[in-house]
Amino acid sequence: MISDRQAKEREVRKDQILESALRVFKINGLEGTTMDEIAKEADFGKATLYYYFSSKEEIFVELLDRGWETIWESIEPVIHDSSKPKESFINALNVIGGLVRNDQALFEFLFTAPQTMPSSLNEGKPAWKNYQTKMYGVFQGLLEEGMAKNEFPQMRTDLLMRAIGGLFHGLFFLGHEKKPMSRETMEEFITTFIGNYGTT
Amino acid sequence: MISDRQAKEREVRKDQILESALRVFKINGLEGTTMDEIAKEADFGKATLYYYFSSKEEIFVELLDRGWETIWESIEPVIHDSSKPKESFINALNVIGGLVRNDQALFEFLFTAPQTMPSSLNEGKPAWKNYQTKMYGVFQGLLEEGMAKNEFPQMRTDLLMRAIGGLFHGLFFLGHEKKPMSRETMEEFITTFIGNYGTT
DNA sequence: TTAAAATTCGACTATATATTCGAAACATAA
DNA sequence: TTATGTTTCGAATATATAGTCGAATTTTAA
Repeated sequence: MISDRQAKEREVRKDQILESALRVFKINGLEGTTMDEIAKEADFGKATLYYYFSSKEEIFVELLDRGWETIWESIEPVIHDSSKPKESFINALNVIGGLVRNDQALFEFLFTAPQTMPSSLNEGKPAWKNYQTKMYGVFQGLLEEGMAKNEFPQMRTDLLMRAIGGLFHGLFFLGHEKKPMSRETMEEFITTFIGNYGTT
Repeated sequence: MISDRQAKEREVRKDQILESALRVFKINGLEGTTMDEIAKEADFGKATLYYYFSSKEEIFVELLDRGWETIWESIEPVIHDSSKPKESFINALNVIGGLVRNDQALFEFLFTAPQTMPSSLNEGKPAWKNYQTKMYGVFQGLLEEGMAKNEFPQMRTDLLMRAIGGLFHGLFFLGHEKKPMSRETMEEFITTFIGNYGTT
């Protein structure tokens, strides 16, 4: 049997391994990362990693699962006032901005890893993919409502989504500057680019 | 000795190998791609690849070098009329849009590979990096001039660069839709987002 | 026609690395 | 204390794959 405290300690160790793995994945990618590196970074023996995770891929996917769950649970509460879609939209973006500011490395990983990942990891519909899909659905829904109320420029929502997604990504992750952007700067940007409709 | 025709044929074979390699890299990334796969895709024996290229990395870097040289040579002619920076800026973006439309797979690779590449490949200042740097320099210069003339929103140019870079990237590469965007759609977008200043 | 040069490739080598094994160390609870 | 369960890890295994070798084939040019 296994006590409550033991279970908690085990979780802590998993967290340590996941954090270390993130650092290494970020530098070397999934294929470029070795279990030896993760083990060294986490200060565990390599075999110990296999005591907690069944494979390198499992570590990778668990990072994504936990991260996207966090994202979803953070935005879910702020998206329900759809009488003001533009406000909800910007609020949700800001919530994500806050998360990013809080742990830039993790969220850069969450937003970029799905692009660079071998497609074999998508088999079996992983949990993170559901959260990601739900999130995009919500944003797109808000755009559609907002557009109907003339709060956004009139355009195909899917394209507008891509534009805003790219904008967001560019603001936070592109370029060499590693300092995260302040909430003020980000609001100014979002407003400048997509928010100055229906108010002028 | 080696005749002109022979040299040309050799170039053709290199091209075939590079094209095949691109297809495989796009699916599996640099580390996830094996020389056997490239060889099979190109319909050559593996040893033949080593007759034309000295390593897997050399193939990868040559794709980047050739691609970025193409990009640079395409925009270089349209950026010199800086009496109208906004026009030059949009022209240059449109030129790149045209390239992307022409070979989406290649240019998605060119714009994303540098992010996912192990940094060891940047040692020795590769040619493609120079072109990339020059290109960003030009865009940033045009933004500064355009901003001075009130043709763009007043913002820190480096941030505006990132926003536009992300926007562009999002428009062309994000999302599941693989059909490239038409010139008209793209112009409409660019104008809507960054071009409607100083004209209203 | 033929010798030299260019090209091709299957089989081999060397190496890196994911994963397993079995034993040791440690913790728990009776 | 001791027996049982949990955690740890170095060493061994199994496998994948980058890169080499030498011989075979094809092309060139005299």
